[in-house]
Amino acid sequence: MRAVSESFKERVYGVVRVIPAGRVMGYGHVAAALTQPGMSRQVGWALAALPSDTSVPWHRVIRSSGHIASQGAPDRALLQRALLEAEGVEFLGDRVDMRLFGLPPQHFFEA
DNA sequence: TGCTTGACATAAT
DNA sequence: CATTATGCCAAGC
Repeated sequence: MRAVSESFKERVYGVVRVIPAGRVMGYGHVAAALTQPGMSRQVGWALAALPSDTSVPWHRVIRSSGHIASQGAPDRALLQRALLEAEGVEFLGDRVDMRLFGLPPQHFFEA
C-alpha cells in the first residue's frame, strides 16, 4: 500500500475541491498548486484513497496529456468520462481538450 | 539501506 | 499521432 500522509491528502483535496465544474486539471498541476512540483504520483495516490461517497470532484483530475488516468480500472475510467461529459467537458477522441478545459493555475492558490 | 511500486510527466523515437 | 525510455517522489518491505 503506497499510502501518502493524511496531511498531504487533505491539501490535495483542498485544491481539487476548488476546480469548478466543467474544467479539469492535470496531476502535475495539482502538485504545483501545493507548491510541490514533482509530486504528481502522490497526488494520484491521494485521490485513489478517496471513499466512493466523497464530496471531492476527483473526476476533474486527469493526465496532463488529456487522457483519462485510470487505465487499470476501466469501470472508474468510464464513470470519470461520463461525469466530465455531464459537466460539459468535450472529448477529442479519447482525450480531453486541455487547451479549452484546463484550469489556469492562478485560479487556486492553496485552499 | 536498497529495491519495488504507482490514478504521473516529459522527451525521444 | 502512439509507444518507449527516463526521471520523479514517497511509502512499504
